[in-house]
Amino acid sequence: MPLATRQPAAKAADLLAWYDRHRRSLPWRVLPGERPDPYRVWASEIMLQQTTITAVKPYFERFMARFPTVEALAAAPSEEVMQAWAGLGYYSRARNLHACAKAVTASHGGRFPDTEAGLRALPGIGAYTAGAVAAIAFDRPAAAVDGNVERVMTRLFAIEAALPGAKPVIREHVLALLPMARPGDFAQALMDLGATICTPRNPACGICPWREPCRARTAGTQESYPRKAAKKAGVTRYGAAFVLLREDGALLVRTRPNKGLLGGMAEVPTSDWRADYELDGAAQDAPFVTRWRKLGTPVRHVFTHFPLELTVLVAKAPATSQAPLGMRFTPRGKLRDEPFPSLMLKVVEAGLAALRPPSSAP
DNA sequence: GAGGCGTGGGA
DNA sequence: TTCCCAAGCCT
Repeated sequence: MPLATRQPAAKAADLLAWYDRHRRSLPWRVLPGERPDPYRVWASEIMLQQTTITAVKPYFERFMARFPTVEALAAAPSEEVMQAWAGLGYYSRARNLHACAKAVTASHGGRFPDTEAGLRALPGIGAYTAGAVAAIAFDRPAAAVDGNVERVMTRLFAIEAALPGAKPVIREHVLALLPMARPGDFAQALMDLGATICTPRNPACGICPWREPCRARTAGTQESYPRKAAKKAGVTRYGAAFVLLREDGALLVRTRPNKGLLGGMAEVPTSDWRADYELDGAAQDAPFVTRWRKLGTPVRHVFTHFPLELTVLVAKAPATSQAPLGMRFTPRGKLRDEPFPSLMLKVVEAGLAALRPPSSAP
């Protein structure tokens, strides 16, 4: 074999040596030699699904202070759990998290299963999270293949197959590299490498512990991995949102159905959200017959699969008003307790600002 | 297997 | 502005 084409094999030891020097300090990560709390590991992994570390940190701290144990979480009312999650997104995670805590408490004596298969059977725990918790919390030799690991592996081995089809191949590569010792550190090291060195754009190949064995780096094509099909943009939907403020300061709100978009979260009443929504007839969709004032600037929000434009309509109601069926007037002082998603925070803020008496210039 | 499912930040 | 995303799961 010609020397020029030979490439050294990637070794777990090189990655672990790098990890020992550059591991990140994170709120859910323990010091070397310490035994992690599976509850904290699990909760952090759920929060980190498709969510940045920056966004998760404050939520994690608050969540752990509010629900210090899996039993405490299991015993909490679901509204409280949803409120603690409000703003983090992907709310089915919170519903499944709560269901998982109840299952662990009721059926496993408050102990998380210490195997991938056992974990995988719990709600909200898929292939990645089962591997991550098994490896990190219990030091099991499990593969935790997330987006970081997919990127590292497709570059390291120049895997041409596109995601998600390439997942099984990637997983095999990870398993082949898994060290006998420190599988938990290996899992975290792989993710740290992907997050800090093997980044999507401008990867720092020059200081990568695997720069020698990396096939993409050798070819200079690292940024073209992983291969994946471009996703199509969604069609903008439109609708009307109704901010009704009672004279005593209470706001008319309701809770969305438990399934689907923003399931189980709070909202002000709105029309349907449709691509062909006709704003002229918005009053027909109002929860209350009154004189609605239409705000000029709509609230814009972008979901994963479609952009949304909600036109806000505002009105005041007499202090004696009763809420329509399925709705409630929440007092001003209790608004913070409502599990409003970010979209609704924008709507409520815009509506209340318009209803406030005009103030003199700042 | 492809689509539903949030949000805020960086290039 | 616009795009892409960031430690995925469920159906």
